[in-house]
Amino acid sequence: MTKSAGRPPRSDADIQEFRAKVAQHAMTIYREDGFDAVSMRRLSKAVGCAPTTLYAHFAGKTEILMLLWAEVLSEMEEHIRASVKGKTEPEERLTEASLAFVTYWVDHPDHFRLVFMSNNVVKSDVDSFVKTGNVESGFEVFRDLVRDLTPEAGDVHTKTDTLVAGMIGIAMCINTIRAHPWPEVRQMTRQLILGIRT
Amino acid sequence: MTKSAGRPPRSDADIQEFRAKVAQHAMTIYREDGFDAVSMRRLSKAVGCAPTTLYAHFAGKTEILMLLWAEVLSEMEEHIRASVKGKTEPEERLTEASLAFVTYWVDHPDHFRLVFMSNNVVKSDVDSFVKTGNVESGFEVFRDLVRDLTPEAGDVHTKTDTLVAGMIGIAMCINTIRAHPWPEVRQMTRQLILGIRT
DNA sequence: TGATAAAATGATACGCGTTCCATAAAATGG
DNA sequence: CCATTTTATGGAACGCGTATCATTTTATCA
Repeated sequence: MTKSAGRPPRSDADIQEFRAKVAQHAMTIYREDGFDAVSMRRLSKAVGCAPTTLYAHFAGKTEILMLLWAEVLSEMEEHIRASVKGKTEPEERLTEASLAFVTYWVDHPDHFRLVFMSNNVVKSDVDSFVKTGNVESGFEVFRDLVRDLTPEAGDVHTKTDTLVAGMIGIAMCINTIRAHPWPEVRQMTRQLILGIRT
Repeated sequence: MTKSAGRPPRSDADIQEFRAKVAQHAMTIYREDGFDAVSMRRLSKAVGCAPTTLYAHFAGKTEILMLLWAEVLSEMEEHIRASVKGKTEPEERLTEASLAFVTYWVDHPDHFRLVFMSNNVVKSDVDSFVKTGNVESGFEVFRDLVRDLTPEAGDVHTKTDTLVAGMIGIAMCINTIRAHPWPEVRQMTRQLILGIRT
């Protein structure tokens, strides 16, 4: 990496500062006017640059939206942790946490859309975000709960991932297929957990 | 409804003919060039009208995409029926059908995207489609299988809907969160079914 | 102190979904 | 047959995500 002529890349501090500024404005727009309002043009106007400039700093819109995911996910994680506070029995803890998880996404359809529906399945920009550990830390909560509930049974991985995928499915179905007479969230979540305990 | 002056509405035959023509062209484009290629402009060009004319016949793009859902869903339904052909034991039938369901969506990400990810959560244009019975008939397959498996246990509704939502969740997670080390489809599906049997 | 090379920026353009509105077409009433 | 009334059509435009590419900025080297 020998130095050469030409303008040097921005410092890490500058990069982080710009990204933070974009994240802040994106979050403001999202909170104030919702998901649809977060457009590259409007965002660039708020930041004070041309729309195309954003593409020099981010791979695309999804990478910017991922900045918002982090906030939403941490908010959800706190919601879950609060729901199990004071509960000591493993089964009750898992049930409460699961209900909190599903309820959170059902009560916040915009957040659900932001996190789960704003990418193109094939392109799957989610990957880089998953690799940052944000998602895995969310999984860990349930992994621990599952382990506590069934300490002797094997394959905690399968149980945990099936539970999480199932909960996401419940939230998604209730959010998107509104005309179907879905059972109560509690009932479905409890039914889902039944399979984890065995 | 007394007759009055003015151009009369198109006959039902004309309406149906036009919709069929649109559906046919949309399906051709989708099959040949994929989901992204199905745009109002390109579709209108294929049909031979202006893009705006489509809006006189359909509420929006989603209503046109629903014409494709029907085909995909019936294809999937046949896939499921084939998977249980010859199987007589209730548990094996439910397992095979469930595996076929999840596998279908995992093997056809474009179809999954078309059916489950092409609408805006909030607007939820899915409703009218659900009400036509296309979805409900898909549920009935699993409802019957669940009833056969647990004839004495109650709440077939909760069991069935939890199973279907869970399967959709599994397919969605595998399709969209590729970086996560998901267990095998079979393992997750079997784990999910465990909760239905009890 | 230029000349040079690399990085940052933004004007332009493409196709997208969708809405608005002016126009054309087609039936009935006089 | 013409005027009227209703339906059907499509041109123009808005904001969208994004790619291309010329331009401007900024640091280094001779």
